[in-house]
This record gives sequence, structure tokens and C-alpha cells, in this order.
Amino acid sequence: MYDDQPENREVDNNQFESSGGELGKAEGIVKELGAEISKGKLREGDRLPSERDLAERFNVSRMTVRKALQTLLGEGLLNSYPVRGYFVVSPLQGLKEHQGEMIYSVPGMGELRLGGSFNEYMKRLGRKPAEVFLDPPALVAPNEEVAEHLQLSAKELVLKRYRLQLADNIPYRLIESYYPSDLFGELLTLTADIGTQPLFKWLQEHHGLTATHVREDLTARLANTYERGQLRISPGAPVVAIERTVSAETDRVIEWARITASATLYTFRYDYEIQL
Amino acid sequence: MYDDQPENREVDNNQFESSGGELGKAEGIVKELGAEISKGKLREGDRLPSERDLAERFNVSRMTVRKALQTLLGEGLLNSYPVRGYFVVSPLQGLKEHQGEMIYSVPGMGELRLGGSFNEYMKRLGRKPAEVFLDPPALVAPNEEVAEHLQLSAKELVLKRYRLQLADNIPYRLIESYYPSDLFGELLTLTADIGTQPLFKWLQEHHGLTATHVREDLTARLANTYERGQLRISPGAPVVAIERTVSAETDRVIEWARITASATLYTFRYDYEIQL
DNA sequence: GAGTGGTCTAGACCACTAT
DNA sequence: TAGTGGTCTAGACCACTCC
Repeated sequence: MYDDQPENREVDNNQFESSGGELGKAEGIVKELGAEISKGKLREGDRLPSERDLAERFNVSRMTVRKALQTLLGEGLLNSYPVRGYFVVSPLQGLKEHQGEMIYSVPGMGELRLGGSFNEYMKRLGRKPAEVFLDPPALVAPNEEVAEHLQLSAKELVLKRYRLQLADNIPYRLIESYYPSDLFGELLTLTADIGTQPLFKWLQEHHGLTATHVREDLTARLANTYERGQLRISPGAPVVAIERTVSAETDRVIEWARITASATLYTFRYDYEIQL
Repeated sequence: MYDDQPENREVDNNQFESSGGELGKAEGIVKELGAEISKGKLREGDRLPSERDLAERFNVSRMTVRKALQTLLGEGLLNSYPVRGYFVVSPLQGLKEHQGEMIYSVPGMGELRLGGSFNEYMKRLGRKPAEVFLDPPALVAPNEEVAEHLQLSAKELVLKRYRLQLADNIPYRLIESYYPSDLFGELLTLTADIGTQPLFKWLQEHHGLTATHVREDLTARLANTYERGQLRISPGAPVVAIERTVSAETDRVIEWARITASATLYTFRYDYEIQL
């Protein structure tokens, strides 16, 4: 049922020129509050007036104020808490104090990569890591997608781990990861310890197989209902979704994972060398 | 004015248990429409019923339907076009057919990196690249942030380029980039040609300076008004914001750029090697 | 002229918390 | 009890396009 496949092209997307004014009222409020934040009139940690007060101040309905505030939430300038109010998060940065993703150093840098250990990384940052298994780890039949990424037939079982990682008790990311069962099946008996040691070092020691290559495909979108619940994200706040494929030196795929992380809280840092 | 710095922690953020029901009505609609999409009842390219029809179908006000549809827009499952309606974008993937970011291969892979040329990369993908300068390139006094990232004093001028890149006429990303003027000042006279050749190869040939290292810090957030206009993004759709620092072999910073790209359209791929 | 999405209004009730 | 954010309603007008 293709309906000529619409594109963003020529739809003059100026949805803010209706109702006579030059800008929508909500957009005007976004601009004004945004300016107050960047000028320092509203500072980090400050509480904003209530929605009802702002509605009165801007001579506008409460829904219009809410729309403006939702925009500012999505831009990461505000956080909201039921009953308590809206709070200024940061003038420009300040969110970026957590490094959300492992820093992958490349050979030329002389640094060491962290071997895939969330715990080691978080401790190094001085944060308290925690991990919750949302499902018990299990051997499952892979669905089509998983089988394809792991380069397995649909009949071979895989080890599935589905967990939520936290740092300082703040939900950090959801990880749904799959591993070939012939390599990692025995980890089933060690679930309590998983994560306390670098997984790929364990693989190297027990199977002589060295993880060498990582590919990450990264997209951003809004969280769905389930993710919002697990990550405790405000509606309208985006998440970063990463599909990660880890290969061994033999080019065998040894892990495929889907990672979902709250985007407003964290920065993902990638380092790499240029080959001209 | 710190107000004890609120956190996401214990606020049981279940904003969907109000009004008696178990789920909010809007969330129920998201779930139902999402299921119809993933089950194939609504297929890629299909047009959804109008907001008013959906409101009647779900026995709900139009604003509630709109809220549900905004969520689906943000998840990337729908696109909306004024006057025309809402259209199904993809069951699960399909957006990912464009590779949005350059693929940085690492030394061990034996592949070649692309030297910083947007044009070469897009042509290789069979897409028609285009570039629009939103400001004419100019030598400007750096603000504090730029001076710091480029490791310059605020008195030294920098070359600023501010441009919008398009692929197949679709806005692709905004790039605000800064370069030390002693290295790139002469490019001012070549603006028409900039981008048609790999910038870092040009640097190597004219100054004997080789770009070696890239660091990217990546966050996702909702677009602000200006970005929405330039990138022609639906409200509620996220963008990926990248801060890129490029250094030469001498550790001198030769470029600092802030990149803003529509997130729903593109996937960012990163490849790198593991050093255990 | 009918229908679309985008915007806005002026109310309402809920669950929750601080006083 | 008063005030908060979260949710929802039942209308309204606009600019625009398709017929």
C-alpha cells in the first residue's frame, strides 16, 4: 500500500506560523525560558515556577506551558519530578560529567581497553555499579534476528542475558545480550559472578579465544513505554539504542547485544585513529 | 540555589497509573497501534486513520490521540505530514538503510578511512551530496568554548564554517566547525571548493601536518526550534549531537566541530579494535 | 467545501507530598 | 489542606491540500 512514500522535502515545515503570530506561543516560552537558563538568571538546580504560575505569567493555558516544558525536558535543560516541580539541569553542560560509555582507546594511544567490564569501568569513575537480571540467564532458541547476527542456525541454542545496569542506584542502561552456547553456556552456573570480571578475559582464559573487534550501530529515539519504566525516564526524553557485535580474531561473532541507555544522562565517547 | 539536587531514584515514576486505569489511555493507544505495526496489519508506507477518526475509534479526545501519535513519532515508527496524515515508517528497521556517519575503520582492519570527505562518502553510497553554507566562512574571534577546545587564546582568530549537508536533497546534518586560522585561513578563498576534497589530505599536502586522532562525544536530545527548522524534523523527534575534536600527530587540535544530525533517519556506525 | 495536522483554551480529576 | 506534576476532555481556529 505505498502511498507515494512521503518525504520531508518540500513540506515547509513551519508549524509555528499559525494563529496569526510569528512563533507559536509554546515556542516563545521555550525561547524565553531557554534564554533565562543560558543567561544564568535560572541556574543549575533552581526550581522553576509551577506550571500554573507560568501559565499566568505568559497569559497562556496550562497545556501550552506544558508543551514548552516538555520541549525543554527533551533538550535536556530541565528535569521534572512529580509533586516537586521542574528543575534546571544545566546551562550548557554538566550532564556530561558522567561518561556513559566505555572509552575505547585504540592501539596507537597506548592506553588499555577495559575488556568489557562494566563494573571495572564504573569503579574507576568512582561510582557504585550494580546489575539486576530482569530475566534469569538462560539457554534459548534464537529468533531470526539473533541467529543471523550470531551467524548461527535457528536450531542452535544461545545464552541470553537480559539485565539492567545501574550506577550509584541510577538506572543506566538495559542490555539484552546473546552468546553462542558452546562458548558461554557454562556461565549459566556462574550468574552471580558474571559482570564482576571482564567477560572477554574469561573467554580468553577458558577457550583461548580473543575478542578483537567491536562494531556498534547507534541510533537515538524516544523511549517506549517499557524502557521508560525500566530506565525511569521522563516521557519525551530520548534514549540511545546501540546494537553491538563483538567478534573474535577468527571473525567468529561471540556476542550480539542490544543496549538501550538514557540519553539525557550520558555522553558516549568514541576515540579512534585516522588512516589517511 | 541547590534544592538538594533531585535524582531519578526513588520517585516511583509510574505516571501511567492515574485515573483509575492500569495504563494511561494514550499509552494504551501507543501499545495497540504499535502492535498493529509490528504484526504487519499496518505496513510500511500505510497511512493511518486521521486523528479525529482514531479519537472516535478509541473513545478518547483528540489530544489524547495526538499524545499517543507523538510518542510513535518519537520512536521512529511513524512520520507525519501536515494535511496528508500519519504514515508508517518501518516495522522494525528500514530506517537504517542510510549509513549516517562515516565508517571509521581502524588500522588493524586494513581498510582506509575516508579522510574527512563527506562528498566522497556519500557518492560511494550512491547518494547525491550537497552542502549549504548557512553563514559565509569567516575568521572570527573564538568564544570561550571554542578557544578552549582548540587550545588557543581568545585573541587568536579562528576559521569558522557553518553549513548544512544534504544527501539526496534531504537535510542530513548541521556542522559548526572551527579551525586554527594559521592552518586553514587560506581556505577562505576556496570556499566553493571546500568539501569537494578531503580536508585533511589538503592539510597534509599544504602544511605537512597529518590528522591522526579523532574524539567524538555523542549525546541525544530533542531538537531545538532552530534545528527543527533547518533539519526539517518533526517535533518530538530526537537529534544526535556530536562534539568532534580532531588532532594531528603533534597532538595539536586542528578541528573542533559541533555536529547535529537527525536521529530518526540515520544510524551511526563505529568500528574499533579491542585491546585486552 | 471537506478534511488534514498543528496549535491553543479552560476547565477537570488523580496521586502524591510537604506543611 | 494546599499545591504539584500527570493525564484527559471537548471544544476551537488556523493554513493548507485535494477534490
